[in-house]
Amino acid sequence: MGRRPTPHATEAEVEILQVLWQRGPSTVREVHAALDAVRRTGYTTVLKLLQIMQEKGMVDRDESERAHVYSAAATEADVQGEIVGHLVDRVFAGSASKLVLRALKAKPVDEKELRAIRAMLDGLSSDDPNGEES
Amino acid sequence: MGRRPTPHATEAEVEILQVLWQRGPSTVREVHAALDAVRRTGYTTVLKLLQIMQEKGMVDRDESERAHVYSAAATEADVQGEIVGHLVDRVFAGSASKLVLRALKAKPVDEKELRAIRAMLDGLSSDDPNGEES
DNA sequence: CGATGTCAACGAATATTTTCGTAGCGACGG
DNA sequence: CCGTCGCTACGAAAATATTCGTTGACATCG
Repeated sequence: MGRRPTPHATEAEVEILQVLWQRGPSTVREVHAALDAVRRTGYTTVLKLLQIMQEKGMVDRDESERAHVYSAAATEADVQGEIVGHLVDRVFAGSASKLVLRALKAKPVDEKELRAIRAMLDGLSSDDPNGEES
Repeated sequence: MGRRPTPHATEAEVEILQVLWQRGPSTVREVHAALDAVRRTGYTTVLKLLQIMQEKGMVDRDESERAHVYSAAATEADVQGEIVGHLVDRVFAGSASKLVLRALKAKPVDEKELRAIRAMLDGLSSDDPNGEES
Protein backbone atom coordinates (compact mmCIF):
# COMPACT_ATOMS: atom_id res chain seq x y z
CA MET A 1 0.00 0.00 0.00
CA GLY A 2 1.05 3.61 -0.27
CA ARG A 3 2.50 4.43 3.10
CA ARG A 4 5.80 6.26 3.48
CA PRO A 5 8.22 4.17 5.56
CA THR A 6 7.93 6.59 8.47
CA PRO A 7 11.49 7.96 8.78
CA HIS A 8 11.49 7.23 12.49
CA ALA A 9 10.72 9.96 14.93
CA THR A 10 13.80 11.40 16.57
CA GLU A 11 14.25 11.79 20.27
CA ALA A 12 13.19 15.42 20.35
CA GLU A 13 10.25 14.72 18.09
CA VAL A 14 8.92 12.02 20.31
CA GLU A 15 9.14 14.29 23.30
CA ILE A 16 6.98 16.77 21.49
CA LEU A 17 4.52 14.14 20.43
CA GLN A 18 4.22 13.09 24.02
CA VAL A 19 3.25 16.61 24.96
CA LEU A 20 0.66 16.72 22.21
CA TRP A 21 -0.79 13.39 23.24
CA GLN A 22 -1.09 14.54 26.80
CA ARG A 23 -2.40 18.04 26.16
CA GLY A 24 -4.23 17.54 22.92
CA PRO A 25 -4.01 20.21 20.20
CA SER A 26 -1.72 22.98 21.41
CA THR A 27 -0.01 26.16 20.35
CA VAL A 28 3.74 26.38 20.14
CA ARG A 29 3.77 28.37 23.34
CA GLU A 30 1.90 25.67 25.18
CA VAL A 31 4.08 22.89 23.91
CA HIS A 32 7.13 24.89 24.77
CA ALA A 33 5.93 25.55 28.29
CA ALA A 34 5.30 21.89 28.89
CA LEU A 35 8.58 20.75 27.41
CA ASP A 36 10.60 23.49 28.99
CA ALA A 37 9.37 22.41 32.38
CA VAL A 38 10.87 18.98 31.84
CA ARG A 39 13.96 19.86 29.91
CA ARG A 40 15.30 23.35 29.25
CA THR A 41 14.41 24.33 25.69
CA GLY A 42 14.18 27.48 23.63
CA TYR A 43 10.90 28.67 22.18
CA THR A 44 12.10 28.87 18.60
CA THR A 45 13.62 25.44 18.96
CA VAL A 46 10.24 23.98 19.67
CA LEU A 47 8.67 26.04 16.92
CA LYS A 48 11.21 24.82 14.40
CA LEU A 49 10.73 21.24 15.46
CA LEU A 50 6.98 21.52 15.09
CA GLN A 51 7.40 23.04 11.62
CA ILE A 52 9.70 20.23 10.57
CA MET A 53 7.34 17.65 11.98
CA GLN A 54 4.51 19.28 10.12
CA GLU A 55 6.43 18.98 6.87
CA LYS A 56 7.07 15.35 7.62
CA GLY A 57 3.40 14.88 8.29
CA MET A 58 3.92 13.86 11.88
CA VAL A 59 1.68 16.61 13.14
CA ASP A 60 -1.22 18.58 11.73
CA ARG A 61 -1.46 22.34 11.90
CA ASP A 62 -4.46 24.54 12.21
CA GLU A 63 -3.55 28.00 10.95
CA SER A 64 -6.96 29.59 11.33
CA GLU A 65 -5.79 31.52 14.35
CA ARG A 66 -2.73 33.66 14.58
CA ALA A 67 -1.14 31.24 17.00
CA HIS A 68 -1.13 28.02 15.02
CA VAL A 69 -2.45 24.98 16.76
CA TYR A 70 -0.59 21.73 16.33
CA SER A 71 -1.85 18.25 16.97
CA ALA A 72 -0.32 14.81 16.64
CA ALA A 73 -1.10 13.26 13.28
CA ALA A 74 -0.50 9.69 14.34
CA THR A 75 -2.11 8.04 17.30
CA GLU A 76 -0.16 7.38 20.41
CA ALA A 77 -0.74 3.70 19.87
CA ASP A 78 0.72 3.66 16.38
CA VAL A 79 3.83 5.62 17.15
CA GLN A 80 4.54 3.82 20.37
CA GLY A 81 3.94 0.50 18.68
CA GLU A 82 6.45 1.35 16.01
CA ILE A 83 9.05 2.45 18.48
CA VAL A 84 8.59 -0.62 20.60
CA GLY A 85 8.74 -2.90 17.61
CA HIS A 86 11.97 -1.30 16.53
CA LEU A 87 13.38 -1.60 20.01
CA VAL A 88 12.50 -5.24 20.31
CA ASP A 89 14.35 -5.99 17.11
CA ARG A 90 17.38 -3.82 17.68
CA VAL A 91 17.94 -4.26 21.38
CA PHE A 92 16.10 -7.37 22.43
CA ALA A 93 16.87 -9.68 19.56
CA GLY A 94 13.22 -9.90 18.62
CA SER A 95 12.01 -11.04 22.00
CA ALA A 96 9.13 -8.94 23.23
CA SER A 97 8.90 -10.88 26.44
CA LYS A 98 12.45 -9.99 27.26
CA LEU A 99 11.60 -6.34 26.94
CA VAL A 100 8.54 -6.81 29.09
CA LEU A 101 10.52 -8.50 31.79
CA ARG A 102 13.13 -5.78 31.64
CA ALA A 103 10.55 -3.03 31.79
CA LEU A 104 8.83 -4.49 34.79
CA LYS A 105 12.11 -4.69 36.58
CA ALA A 106 13.28 -1.23 35.58
CA LYS A 107 10.20 0.69 36.64
CA PRO A 108 7.81 0.05 39.48
CA VAL A 109 4.26 -0.80 38.46
CA ASP A 110 1.38 -0.52 40.87
CA GLU A 111 -1.24 -3.17 41.60
CA LYS A 112 -3.85 -1.66 39.38
CA GLU A 113 -1.54 -1.68 36.41
CA LEU A 114 -0.44 -5.20 37.14
CA ARG A 115 -4.03 -6.28 36.95
CA ALA A 116 -4.43 -4.57 33.61
CA ILE A 117 -1.40 -6.39 32.30
CA ARG A 118 -2.65 -9.75 33.54
CA ALA A 119 -5.97 -9.15 31.91
CA MET A 120 -4.31 -8.47 28.60
CA LEU A 121 -2.12 -11.50 29.02
CA ASP A 122 -5.16 -13.69 29.49
CA GLY A 123 -6.78 -12.23 26.44
CA LEU A 124 -3.71 -12.99 24.38
CA SER A 125 -3.06 -16.58 25.32
CA SER A 126 -6.56 -17.95 25.07
CA ASP A 127 -8.06 -16.65 21.89
CA ASP A 128 -7.91 -13.75 19.47
CA PRO A 129 -4.49 -12.44 18.46
CA ASN A 130 -5.16 -8.82 19.28
CA GLY A 131 -7.59 -7.29 21.67
CA GLU A 132 -8.12 -3.60 21.08
CA GLU A 133 -8.45 -1.08 23.85
CA SER A 134 -11.57 1.08 24.03
CA MET B 1 30.94 5.46 42.82
CA GLY B 2 32.92 7.22 40.17
CA ARG B 3 30.87 6.27 37.19
CA ARG B 4 30.35 8.53 34.20
CA PRO B 5 26.60 9.12 33.54
CA THR B 6 26.67 6.70 30.63
CA PRO B 7 26.31 8.98 27.57
CA HIS B 8 23.60 6.74 26.16
CA ALA B 9 24.46 4.21 23.54
CA THR B 10 23.55 5.26 20.04
CA GLU B 11 21.50 3.17 17.67
CA ALA B 12 24.48 1.68 15.88
CA GLU B 13 26.26 1.03 19.13
CA VAL B 14 23.39 -0.91 20.55
CA GLU B 15 23.22 -3.05 17.46
CA ILE B 16 26.83 -3.96 17.97
CA LEU B 17 26.30 -4.68 21.62
CA GLN B 18 23.52 -6.99 20.67
CA VAL B 19 25.87 -8.94 18.46
CA LEU B 20 28.42 -9.17 21.24
CA TRP B 21 25.83 -10.36 23.72
CA GLN B 22 24.69 -13.04 21.33
CA ARG B 23 28.08 -14.21 20.12
CA GLY B 24 30.21 -13.44 23.11
CA PRO B 25 33.73 -12.02 22.61
CA SER B 26 34.31 -11.53 18.91
CA THR B 27 36.71 -10.11 16.40
CA VAL B 28 35.77 -7.19 14.23
CA ARG B 29 35.34 -9.52 11.30
CA GLU B 30 32.89 -11.64 13.20
CA VAL B 31 30.87 -8.71 14.42
CA HIS B 32 30.85 -7.31 10.94
CA ALA B 33 29.66 -10.55 9.43
CA ALA B 34 26.80 -10.78 11.87
CA LEU B 35 25.76 -7.18 11.49
CA ASP B 36 26.20 -7.12 7.74
CA ALA B 37 23.81 -10.02 7.47
CA VAL B 38 21.09 -7.95 9.11
CA ARG B 39 21.89 -4.53 7.75
CA ARG B 40 24.42 -3.69 5.04
CA THR B 41 27.50 -2.28 6.71
CA GLY B 42 31.13 -1.67 5.83
CA TYR B 43 33.93 -3.41 7.64
CA THR B 44 35.79 -0.28 8.65
CA THR B 45 32.55 1.21 9.83
CA VAL B 46 32.15 -1.55 12.34
CA LEU B 47 35.79 -1.34 13.26
CA LYS B 48 35.54 2.37 13.89
CA LEU B 49 32.44 1.94 15.97
CA LEU B 50 34.12 -0.70 18.10
CA GLN B 51 37.11 1.56 18.60
CA ILE B 52 34.91 4.42 19.66
CA MET B 53 32.96 2.19 21.97
CA GLN B 54 36.17 0.95 23.47
CA GLU B 55 37.24 4.51 24.20
CA LYS B 56 33.92 5.14 25.83
CA GLY B 57 34.39 2.03 27.89
CA MET B 58 31.34 0.31 26.45
CA VAL B 59 33.36 -2.66 25.29
CA ASP B 60 36.59 -4.28 26.38
CA ARG B 61 39.35 -5.19 23.95
CA ASP B 62 41.82 -8.03 24.07
CA GLU B 63 44.79 -7.11 21.92
CA SER B 64 46.86 -10.17 22.62
CA GLU B 65 46.15 -11.55 19.19
CA ARG B 66 46.60 -9.72 15.96
CA ALA B 67 42.86 -9.67 15.40
CA HIS B 68 41.63 -7.87 18.49
CA VAL B 69 38.79 -9.46 20.36
CA TYR B 70 36.01 -7.24 21.63
CA SER B 71 33.47 -8.01 24.30
CA ALA B 72 30.62 -6.06 25.84
CA ALA B 73 31.69 -4.26 28.99
CA ALA B 74 28.21 -3.83 30.41
CA THR B 75 25.75 -6.64 30.92
CA GLU B 76 22.79 -7.03 28.68
CA ALA B 77 20.55 -6.46 31.67
CA ASP B 78 22.11 -3.14 32.60
CA VAL B 79 22.10 -1.64 29.17
CA GLN B 80 18.64 -2.85 28.31
CA GLY B 81 17.36 -1.63 31.63
CA GLU B 82 18.73 1.81 30.98
CA ILE B 83 17.27 2.00 27.52
CA VAL B 84 13.90 0.84 28.67
CA GLY B 85 13.89 3.26 31.56
CA HIS B 86 14.67 6.09 29.21
CA LEU B 87 11.98 4.97 26.82
CA VAL B 88 9.34 4.76 29.51
CA ASP B 89 10.05 8.33 30.53
CA ARG B 90 10.34 9.86 27.11
CA VAL B 91 7.70 7.99 25.18
CA PHE B 92 5.36 6.48 27.71
CA ALA B 93 5.07 9.31 30.20
CA GLY B 94 6.63 7.20 32.92
CA SER B 95 4.19 4.34 32.65
CA ALA B 96 5.98 1.03 32.34
CA SER B 97 2.73 -0.86 32.10
CA LYS B 98 1.79 1.13 29.06
CA LEU B 99 4.97 0.05 27.38
CA VAL B 100 4.34 -3.53 28.36
CA LEU B 101 0.88 -3.46 26.92
CA ARG B 102 2.19 -1.91 23.75
CA ALA B 103 4.96 -4.43 23.42
CA LEU B 104 2.66 -7.37 23.84
CA LYS B 105 0.44 -6.00 21.14
CA ALA B 106 3.25 -5.11 18.76
CA LYS B 107 5.02 -8.42 18.81
CA PRO B 108 3.64 -11.93 19.18
CA VAL B 109 4.71 -13.78 22.31
CA ASP B 110 4.39 -17.51 22.58
CA GLU B 111 2.78 -19.45 25.42
CA LYS B 112 6.00 -20.27 27.12
CA GLU B 113 7.03 -16.66 27.28
CA LEU B 114 3.61 -15.64 28.49
CA ARG B 115 4.03 -18.02 31.38
CA ALA B 116 7.38 -16.52 32.23
CA ILE B 117 5.84 -13.08 32.26
CA ARG B 118 2.97 -14.18 34.47
CA ALA B 119 5.40 -15.74 36.86
CA MET B 120 7.32 -12.53 37.15
CA LEU B 121 4.10 -10.59 37.57
CA ASP B 122 3.12 -12.77 40.48
CA GLY B 123 6.47 -12.28 42.09
CA LEU B 124 6.12 -8.54 41.81
CA SER B 125 2.60 -8.04 43.07
CA SER B 126 2.64 -10.21 46.18
CA ASP B 127 5.76 -9.21 48.00
CA ASP B 128 9.21 -7.78 47.41
CA PRO B 129 9.48 -4.83 45.04
CA ASN B 130 12.07 -6.44 42.85
CA GLY B 131 12.66 -10.08 42.31
CA GLU B 132 16.09 -10.85 40.91
CA GLU B 133 16.70 -13.37 38.20
CA SER B 134 18.93 -16.33 38.96
C1' DC C 1 1.24 57.28 15.36
C1' DG C 2 4.95 54.74 17.81
C1' DA C 3 6.39 51.50 21.33
C1' DT C 4 5.84 46.99 22.80
C1' DG C 5 4.68 42.15 22.83
C1' DT C 6 3.44 37.78 20.35
C1' DC C 7 4.17 34.83 16.50
C1' DA C 8 5.67 32.34 12.38
C1' DA C 9 9.34 31.78 9.02
C1' DC C 10 13.89 31.13 7.84
C1' DG C 11 18.51 30.45 7.54
C1' DA C 12 22.32 28.94 9.53
C1' DA C 13 25.49 27.53 13.10
C1' DT C 14 26.25 23.44 16.20
C1' DA C 15 26.43 19.07 17.69
C1' DT C 16 26.15 14.25 17.01
C1' DT C 17 26.29 10.02 14.53
C1' DT C 18 27.58 7.12 10.89
C1' DT C 19 30.26 5.80 7.13
C1' DC C 20 34.54 5.28 4.65
C1' DG C 21 38.89 6.11 2.15
C1' DT C 22 43.61 5.66 2.91
C1' DA C 23 47.81 4.48 5.13
C1' DG C 24 50.85 1.50 7.62
C1' DC C 25 52.17 -3.01 9.52
C1' DG C 26 53.20 -7.68 9.90
C1' DA C 27 52.42 -12.43 8.08
C1' DC C 28 52.66 -15.61 4.25
C1' DG C 29 53.41 -17.82 -0.19
C1' DG C 30 56.21 -18.02 -4.13
C1' DC D 1 62.98 -10.19 -1.56
C1' DC D 2 58.27 -9.02 -3.56
C1' DG D 3 53.23 -8.92 -3.89
C1' DT D 4 49.11 -9.61 -1.54
C1' DC D 5 46.08 -10.22 2.25
C1' DG D 6 44.01 -9.32 6.76
C1' DC D 7 44.05 -5.93 10.34
C1' DT D 8 44.26 -1.70 13.02
C1' DA D 9 44.62 3.26 13.13
C1' DC D 10 43.26 7.74 11.60
C1' DG D 11 41.15 11.44 9.75
C1' DA D 12 37.70 13.43 7.77
C1' DA D 13 33.50 13.55 4.83
C1' DA D 14 28.57 12.85 4.88
C1' DA D 15 24.37 12.41 6.94
C1' DT D 16 21.38 13.70 10.87
C1' DA D 17 19.57 16.05 14.49
C1' DT D 18 19.25 20.14 17.48
C1' DT D 19 19.39 24.77 18.73
C1' DC D 20 18.86 29.64 17.93
C1' DG D 21 19.37 34.46 16.18
C1' DT D 22 16.92 37.47 13.31
C1' DT D 23 13.41 39.37 10.65
C1' DG D 24 8.92 40.81 9.39
C1' DA D 25 3.87 40.76 10.19
C1' DC D 26 0.23 42.01 13.24
C1' DA D 27 -2.15 43.50 17.05
C1' DT D 28 -2.71 46.16 21.19
C1' DC D 29 -2.13 49.91 24.09
C1' DG D 30 -1.22 54.62 25.47
